[in-house]
Amino acid sequence: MSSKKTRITKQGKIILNRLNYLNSHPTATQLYDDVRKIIPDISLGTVYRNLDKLSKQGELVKFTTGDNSHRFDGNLTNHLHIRCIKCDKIKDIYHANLTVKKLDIKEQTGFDMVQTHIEITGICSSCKR
Amino acid sequence: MSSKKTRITKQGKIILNRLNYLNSHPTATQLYDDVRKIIPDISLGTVYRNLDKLSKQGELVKFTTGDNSHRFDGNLTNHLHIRCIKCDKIKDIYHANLTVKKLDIKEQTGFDMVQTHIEITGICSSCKR
DNA sequence: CTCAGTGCAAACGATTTGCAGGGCC
DNA sequence: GGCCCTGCAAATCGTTTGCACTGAG
Repeated sequence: MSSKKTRITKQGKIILNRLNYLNSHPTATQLYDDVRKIIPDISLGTVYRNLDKLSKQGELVKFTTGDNSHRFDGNLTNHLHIRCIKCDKIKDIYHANLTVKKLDIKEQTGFDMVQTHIEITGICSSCKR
Repeated sequence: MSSKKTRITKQGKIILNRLNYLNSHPTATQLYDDVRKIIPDISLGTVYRNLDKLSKQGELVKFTTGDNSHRFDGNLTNHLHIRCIKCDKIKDIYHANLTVKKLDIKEQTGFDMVQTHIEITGICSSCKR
């Protein structure tokens, strides 16, 4: 099945590199600003198109926060995100012991489970003061 | 601290009523269309303002789905959502055995946890065929 | 040569906001 | 009577898309 013809482009490579380098959870626009330091006349549309493609290829993770913007994450290891409701900063959480059982879900809803996205919200140490 | 003066308005009351009555997870626009059957000349802005206020007061829950639209839920009991990636239908899940420990999180990130929103994605029975 | 990918700009959909008027407390 | 809330419309924000062009295979 599938496997569409796809090219590895200079733009795509750099976008992914910068995302990995930043090691954060930027929005498309933030990443665009960063990438423009390297390719000054790249367009925002290209950034979107590449992010979309790369996430479909599993090279990065695209997710949505409660503040309703898309975020991108080059960190493919299994982890969760906690977002500060004051400043929108996102931190990673590892080893939260957390399991959703596929079978229970199938039984309750008739859905075949694909993926779990968990966003925890909280208040970070700087905003707490 | 706080407790701003706030009025209970006809519009707000009806919006909340309809949301509870619908017992689903509409977007602001969908709810607007529904409420207009009762208050024909209510404005979309008013719907947004009321939803925002009501969610801050804890009368309803506002959340964001992976398809990046805001949804509203009058169901305040503890439950999760599973969304079909084909048709965007959302179903409720109860009793998923799932815990995130506040203390672990505090230790790992310095965040005080406020809320967990979990969205599970999957494929619903109608889209499976 | 072909066709996926690009830059640009316009289009789009969801949400927010400024304003002037209206009506509850 | 004050002021919160409203309807309306314009503005804004993030994202997508149509187009003509470019360049790698």
